[in-house]
Amino acid sequence: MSRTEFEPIVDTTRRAEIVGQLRRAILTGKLSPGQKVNELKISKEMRVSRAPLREAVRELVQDGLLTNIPYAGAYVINVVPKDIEDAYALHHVLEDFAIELVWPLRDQRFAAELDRRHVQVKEATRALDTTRQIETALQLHSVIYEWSDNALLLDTWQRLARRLQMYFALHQQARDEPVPDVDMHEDYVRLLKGDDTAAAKQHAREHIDWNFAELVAYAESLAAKRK
Amino acid sequence: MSRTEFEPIVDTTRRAEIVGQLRRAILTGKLSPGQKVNELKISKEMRVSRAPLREAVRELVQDGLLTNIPYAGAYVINVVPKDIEDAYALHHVLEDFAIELVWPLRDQRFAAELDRRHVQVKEATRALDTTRQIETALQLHSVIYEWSDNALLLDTWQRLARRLQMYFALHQQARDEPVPDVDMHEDYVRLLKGDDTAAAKQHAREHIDWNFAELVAYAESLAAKRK
DNA sequence: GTCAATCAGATTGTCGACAATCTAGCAAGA
DNA sequence: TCTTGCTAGATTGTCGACAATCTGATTGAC
Repeated sequence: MSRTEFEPIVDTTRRAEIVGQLRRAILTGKLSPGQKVNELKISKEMRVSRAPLREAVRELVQDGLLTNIPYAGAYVINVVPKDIEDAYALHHVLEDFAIELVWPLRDQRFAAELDRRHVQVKEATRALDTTRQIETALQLHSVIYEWSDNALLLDTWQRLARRLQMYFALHQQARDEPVPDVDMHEDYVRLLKGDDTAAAKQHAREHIDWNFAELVAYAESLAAKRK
Repeated sequence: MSRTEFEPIVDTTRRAEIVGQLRRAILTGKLSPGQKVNELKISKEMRVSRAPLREAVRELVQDGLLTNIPYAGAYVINVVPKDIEDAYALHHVLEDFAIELVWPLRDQRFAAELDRRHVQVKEATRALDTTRQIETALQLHSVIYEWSDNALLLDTWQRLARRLQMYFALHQQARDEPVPDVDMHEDYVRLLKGDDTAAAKQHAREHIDWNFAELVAYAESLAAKRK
């Protein structure tokens, strides 16, 4: 029996590529909230016909990153403070649930994966690459969802994570000061590897709340500017 | 100032219509789990070109009702016991959260809406319309999510509800005995209108578990048959 | 007989063009 | 000046056809 395991072949359709590009554009702020997604313009820029682009837009609409008004177009979602509050409230609940599920399933590979992604966060932080820092931080948080052995929970988290990534990205983009290089995740990782469930949950809660207020304040300024 | 408020015009594109038809077909079992969705065949039956059909398929893929394999096609998702367990576990968590959020927001309109939808469930039950019974029961459960004032939670619930609707529909379709006409929701509605949060949560938990075991048993038989 | 190469059929992915719809601007009338 | 109706332009929705890819059967060599 062969011991090597092969990765599935990547979906190599234009649509998938387009989805990736559009998502990245939204999450990095290249497409701002409220902005219209002009099919003809973008399809020309991407050297692609409108069919796969439109299918990609459908996916992102279902993803919640775009909204669609028939015969009017697709728009990048707007961000209001309430959205961020809602996302954080749900995040608390899901994180609690994930920790509960993952607790008896932890093994050495779980701990190794935590460390691996933690390193990536620290690398991005040291490199002052804020976009990547946000991305890797969310990937670190994803570990408990991936290991919780609940496909639906993982799916729900990934949807939420994309929203959070957008909020963070907008926030970082707005403030010009460099990202703080203190390591926020040392305790998070340590407690997840430890034996105290309650402490892990409690710390996760606080960790999530860390820059919540700042984020809401940003959204408020955005809303004020729009008006 | 005018006092009348008008409803937004319904989106009337073929795509939206197709999404509705396909979703209904899946949720009522007209398209069985694992079955392939042949674009050409269906588009001919619907007298529609493949473009809007494909866009509709993209939406349902994102919805989790279909899976897509590039250059191979879209398939109705398979149901295995683990899926149902996962869905119920998440349902518990969300229901708890929704009750918590909705508790201080309840008013007379909330109670009225609960009653209204409860009546619809009872009507469907009396009419022995199992499909509609499933639909109305889930709509009754939706009330707390709609009133919890958290758009993301509502969205998450609606995705979960569609999965549950599919599971229920498959189950009902498989067993030939008529649906029980006892009213399972009397206590549910009463407790949601009452003053005891803990009791409401506890009952919701039990209510959700009501036919969980039966559903899992069905999924197991399905899995066995497939093998 | 077994296995690999090849080929035909079917199905999905993509394209360019046309139809339906919306929006902004202008003109006519009260 | 405000409202209404019209028009032109732009944009989205839909269509039919072609290209790329997969699947299964057939063929041929060994």
